Amino acid sequence: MRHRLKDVAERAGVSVKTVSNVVNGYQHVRADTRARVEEAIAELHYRPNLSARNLRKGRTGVIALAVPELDIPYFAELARHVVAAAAEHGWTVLIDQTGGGPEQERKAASGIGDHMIDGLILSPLALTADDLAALDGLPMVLLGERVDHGPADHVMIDNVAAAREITAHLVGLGRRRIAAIGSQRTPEGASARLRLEGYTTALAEAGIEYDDSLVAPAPAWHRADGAAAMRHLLTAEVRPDAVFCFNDTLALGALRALHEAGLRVPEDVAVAGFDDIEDGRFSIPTLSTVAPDKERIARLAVELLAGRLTADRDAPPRELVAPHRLALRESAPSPC
Amino acid sequence: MRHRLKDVAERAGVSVKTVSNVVNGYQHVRADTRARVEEAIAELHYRPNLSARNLRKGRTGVIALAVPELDIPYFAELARHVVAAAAEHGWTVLIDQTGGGPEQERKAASGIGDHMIDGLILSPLALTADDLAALDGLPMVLLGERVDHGPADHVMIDNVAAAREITAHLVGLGRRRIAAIGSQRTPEGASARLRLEGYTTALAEAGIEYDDSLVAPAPAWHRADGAAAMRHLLTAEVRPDAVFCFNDTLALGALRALHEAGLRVPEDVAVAGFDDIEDGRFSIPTLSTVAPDKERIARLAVELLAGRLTADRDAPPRELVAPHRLALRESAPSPC
DNA sequence: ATTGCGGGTTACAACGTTGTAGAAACCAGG
DNA sequence: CCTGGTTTCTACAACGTTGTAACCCGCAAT
Repeated sequence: MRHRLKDVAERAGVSVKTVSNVVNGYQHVRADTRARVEEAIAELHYRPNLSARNLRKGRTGVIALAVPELDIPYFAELARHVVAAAAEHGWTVLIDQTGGGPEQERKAASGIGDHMIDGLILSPLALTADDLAALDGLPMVLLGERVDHGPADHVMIDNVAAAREITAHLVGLGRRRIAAIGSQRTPEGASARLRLEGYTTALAEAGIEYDDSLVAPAPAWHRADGAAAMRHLLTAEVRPDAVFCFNDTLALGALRALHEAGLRVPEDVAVAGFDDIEDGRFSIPTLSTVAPDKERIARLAVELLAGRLTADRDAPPRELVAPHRLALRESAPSPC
Repeated sequence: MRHRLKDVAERAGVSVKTVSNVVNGYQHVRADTRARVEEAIAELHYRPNLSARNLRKGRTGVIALAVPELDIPYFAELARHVVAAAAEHGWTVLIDQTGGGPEQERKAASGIGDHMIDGLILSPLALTADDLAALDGLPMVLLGERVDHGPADHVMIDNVAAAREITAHLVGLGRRRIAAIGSQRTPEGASARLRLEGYTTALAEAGIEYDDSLVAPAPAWHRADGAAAMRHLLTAEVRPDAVFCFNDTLALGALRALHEAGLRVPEDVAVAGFDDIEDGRFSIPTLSTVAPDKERIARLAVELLAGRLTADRDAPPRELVAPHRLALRESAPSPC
């Protein structure tokens, strides 16, 4: 049913290698030979066996993107950009969902694709620099904040600066009791720590005293967690007049909780998020947020990986910082 | 740097095949031999080369899931379930984003994974039954409505019934000028046609006359399209008092447009969607919608594929219908 | 002592492809 | 017609793995 080079070769009356040459676009094949071979290929619906080709070449043309959860919109949007950027290099992307667990992440980084993938773009939550160092071999690019100065290339954004800017924006709106949602004490919460740092820095710069009761933890960063945290914050004696959520889904949950509490956004409470996901442009109200340049992040990651794969396999790891900007919408509008 | 069976064999002082046997859990290996081999494996960090194994076995352990767009939440959620269901069978899922274009879909179905994947779960938008019939070879399961009675296994939900039920629910709320958003005349719009049919059926059953001006097309089913369509509907002389959007993202866009127009949901206009995406549980107001059993859809698809791969490769194609239910929330609440 | 048996192990070939090296065919210039 | 160089093609080996068939060995049954 499925044919091999050999079958095509027999049909065209040439050697196996000549067919291979035609398939691979080798220059020095006589026009009529090429035609005969191509005809045979068409007639037999021949398609190369990639496993064999990969075995021979030591390359697969597939890279993996491993993210914690695909139905977190940020990762889905990022995945789209990575797929697009990889396509420009002729790569297929195998998208892998790790669930954020250490075993799954380790598996993604070593087991699954071993010799099935040429490289990996990993957004680690659980794995540490040491874990990763143990996974020699596979060219890898890391995304996000979990691993600092690790053993691999790394693309990130300046979380501290971004959090500081958006918090400062809330300050600029005249808010003083600015809450934060999303803090995490676990080792997985590296992004949370950096964003908290930006938040506290901005408060300090504005001369606002840090109030621990205004900082609500969130075990995960889903809508439900944001809503729960917001409800908790609203039980306090003095209500916050703004809240900076460490990502957009948290913020959407917070919007929901504020709505249920009968509070107006931004009049009573201004809300800001982080990630600039599509939802935030259509929520009610629309969401002010930090907009990381996802397209750039994806492109940088793919290009770092390309570099690893072609040129300097053992070059020292590079760290690149992608730009971000503030996207100011209704939930915490521009002052003007 | 990367080791092969041969290296392990030399280190352990046994034959290559014995190492292979250990790796594959073959029974009849003496305990001490096994121990020596395992030690050597650990020391060398040996990992099997999957390309070679696949070449030898003719199987890859990878199936592909090809969907139009990953950042449509419905597909992202579906992907999560497919990954989970496939994991139970020991498969890795290669997620592929087709963009809904015929070339990309064809490539997904034939080129990309050829001999790299054992099977494909495809959610086609552009390809027709004829296109697919031409793609012999790869075991395939189709999702959705694009291809009816095609050449491959098929998992779908009863779109007509579901659309009829949710429309009937709007009727039950006393609405009479019920609009629809999302109609499409292109061949890609198979889901749209079925949902429109359910809509018109429900109207007919309620004795409400069909009004073409209440049916708004939407080129794609994104939030922006829903908002635009809703704005257009609101320019009519008589306002609709309910709107059935053919998916949830359209509905979220419609909510946004209604909000901007100063209309209350559901008091002035009730809104219903389709898909039951996570967003709709936290939107303001929360979204009434048709909830297809995504988990079941994914499980059925994976099991159909498993059947193709193991047993009856040439059995006649099967069509399975996954259940759905109505999820009634604030935007078109239960009458009680 | 020989045979039979089966557990433990091995050599070899094969999966389908491509790189290497070289053979065969061709061409131009003498 | 030969020479030298290029184009065109081919045979062979190799990539790393596993299935097949066979071998060796110790032990129980003859």
